[in-house]
Amino acid sequence: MFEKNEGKVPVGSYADVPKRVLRQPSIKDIARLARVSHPTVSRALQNSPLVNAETAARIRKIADEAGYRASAVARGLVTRRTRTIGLVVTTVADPFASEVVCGIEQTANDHGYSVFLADSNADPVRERKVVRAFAEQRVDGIIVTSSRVGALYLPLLEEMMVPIVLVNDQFPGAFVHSVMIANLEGTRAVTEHLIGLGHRRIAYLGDQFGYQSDVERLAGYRAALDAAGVALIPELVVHGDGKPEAAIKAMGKLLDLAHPPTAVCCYNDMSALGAMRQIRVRGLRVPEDVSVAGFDDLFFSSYTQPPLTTVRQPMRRMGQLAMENLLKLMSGEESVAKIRVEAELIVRESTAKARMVRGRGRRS
Amino acid sequence: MFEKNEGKVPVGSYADVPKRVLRQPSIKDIARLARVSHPTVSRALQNSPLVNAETAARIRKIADEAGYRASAVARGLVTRRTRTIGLVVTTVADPFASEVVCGIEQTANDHGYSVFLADSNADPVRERKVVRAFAEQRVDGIIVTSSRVGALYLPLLEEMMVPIVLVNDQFPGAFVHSVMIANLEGTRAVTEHLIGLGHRRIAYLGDQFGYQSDVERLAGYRAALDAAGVALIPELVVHGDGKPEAAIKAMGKLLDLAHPPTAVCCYNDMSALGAMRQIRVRGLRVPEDVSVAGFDDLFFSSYTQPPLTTVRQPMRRMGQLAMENLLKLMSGEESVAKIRVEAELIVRESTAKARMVRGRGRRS
DNA sequence: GACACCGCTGATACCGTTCTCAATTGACCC
DNA sequence: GGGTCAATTGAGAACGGTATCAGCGGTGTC
Repeated sequence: MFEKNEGKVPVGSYADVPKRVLRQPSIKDIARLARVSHPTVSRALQNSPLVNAETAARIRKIADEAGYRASAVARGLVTRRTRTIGLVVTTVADPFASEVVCGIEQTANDHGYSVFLADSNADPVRERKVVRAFAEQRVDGIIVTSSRVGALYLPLLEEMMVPIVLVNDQFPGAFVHSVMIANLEGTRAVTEHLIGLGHRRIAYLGDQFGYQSDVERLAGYRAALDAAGVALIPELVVHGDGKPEAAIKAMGKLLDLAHPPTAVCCYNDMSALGAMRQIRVRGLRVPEDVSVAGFDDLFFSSYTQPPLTTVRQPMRRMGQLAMENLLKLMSGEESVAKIRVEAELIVRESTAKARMVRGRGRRS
Repeated sequence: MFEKNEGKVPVGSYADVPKRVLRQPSIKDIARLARVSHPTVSRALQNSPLVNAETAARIRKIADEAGYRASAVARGLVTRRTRTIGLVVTTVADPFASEVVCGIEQTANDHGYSVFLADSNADPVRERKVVRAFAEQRVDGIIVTSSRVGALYLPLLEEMMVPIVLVNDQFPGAFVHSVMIANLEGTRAVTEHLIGLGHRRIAYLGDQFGYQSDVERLAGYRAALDAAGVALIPELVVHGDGKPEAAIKAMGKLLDLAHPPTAVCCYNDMSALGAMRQIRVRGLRVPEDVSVAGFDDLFFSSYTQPPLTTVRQPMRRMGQLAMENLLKLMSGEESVAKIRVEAELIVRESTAKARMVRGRGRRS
């Protein structure tokens, strides 16, 4: 490859050969090889019309043969645009988040952007580090996915003076640009579906209290009940944390009731997984004894036993939309502030007609 | 914030004010505010002992108040180290990969490294783009996770002259540094477990032909059979692709046999998901009619019905080990070439004693 | 014949850091 | 009083690109 400070080292002084560090060829190395000035090389490689076509072709050939790779670092310094974005996610080890990340990454890549990924783990210390790292890396934009992060940390992001897009953010109104699923319509459709199957004691197994998407999904559930003239029974509304373990406990509470529900509308598929587990542990069957519905349509939902009725979120598409929106913002265009994505009810086998039972005893 | 070219613009010439672009404060801005030279600021912020303690404290205070964030871009240009790594993954939307990514990201972050994430999608065009992008970003190191990528693309990575660590790579010997699960021991333990339950017709439902981890897991299965004096029946070895859909088909083939297996050792949990689905579609039960075992112990494996017997891979830990190894390599230390991680058999309810049936008819 | 213009190229500044080396100061010693 | 030394600081050069502007020969215009 190329030696450091080539040309300034006295020719033939072998003494310092071991000290010379191999480095990637720079634009100046290519210029020397092509016997042109380095700005000409820069122009040639950018396909600038300012450079003679033949010269440009010759330079590109030489650069190619030398294995030249322009330094994004140097370019970023002078252009003040790094063509990188920062992507914050609570954890990638979550099937919802990882699908969204996938959609974002693909779209970014297609447009020549590189993605810095950071897990916040909902840990304030980590969050600060992440923001700091993104600021130092001079990312051109930021996407935050389903953050459970406190309002404290939002101003930090804004300080960076860089466009930000949120995916399913949990704090309404804090940011301008976001991509959101139609939460209310989703759970309303599920609940209507359950009512249509004859269920009247329908439970809602939610996320932690206070998150926006939980509030909206609960509202959808309530809206469907109201519309059907079914009274909402407060003891049938319980909270988990969006993960199976907490849902097991919450479902346990529901089954301990004197009149347990005949159907459960879960905050998400992960909760549904826990709910189904608990139902089985109690010796009951899904859907014969209790119908269960989820939200998200994660990859495993069609493989559960029974396959899970749920609301599909087009996760990759949402990632793509978020990235496309960010691209617009970064190029200075105006763009839609809040993108709302339709939710689609997917009926599988975990929901069935309500049995006309009364006083059904629990087998345990 | 700070204006572009501050100080060179004639004071009071308001005409060009709108043209000035707000930018992040630079080290020189801080130097001006602190009435010191910019190298002194640099030293102060690096906690260099070369600068007077009081001066340093004063400078840090001023920098902090100004919201100064050192530019990793400029630093990277001069130091030739970007403190970034590139992480290639076939797709993050895979529970195994996303867990590994999570482990890597955490460890990287803890050591002040930022992570570029790229999905290759096993697409040669994308792979080339990814490698190119990493080269241009001048990443300090690369981790490739469970790549199914052809041997063509490995030299491209090596060209970058940057340390590389592989996690569960599929082509033996191509790279020096890797973190691997004990594949053989894992499936051997599972198969022994099945033999111990009285099974003799045990199938192996593999990955695509030719991948290293599949070869090793098949070898473990074979080793256990050999050790127990059970003959390997070639028609009981079938191939999927590591995902549920292909496993459904492969399991279908097994169940179509005149003498179907009483147990299936699957390449991974995703395949087991498909296998269990197919078994149920045929009206058979797990584990009463067919025992099923997986590999990986993904998060959903304890929530399947029945919960899945499997081999645990400590995925986050593997990500952590890969990153720690890469950190060593990047700092020029020697390090262990191949790290082998132990596999742990997790017995749940999807495997049970073999029924002493003969000529059992399929209900369909 | 002076001049503008066109197509192309080169010189040079600049981006924001770190690094190298020289300069300054004061203390101390002989 | 001059020299050595340590502690601290500053001047200026890198790093590898892009941007700006000037220069060059040739041609067309008036």
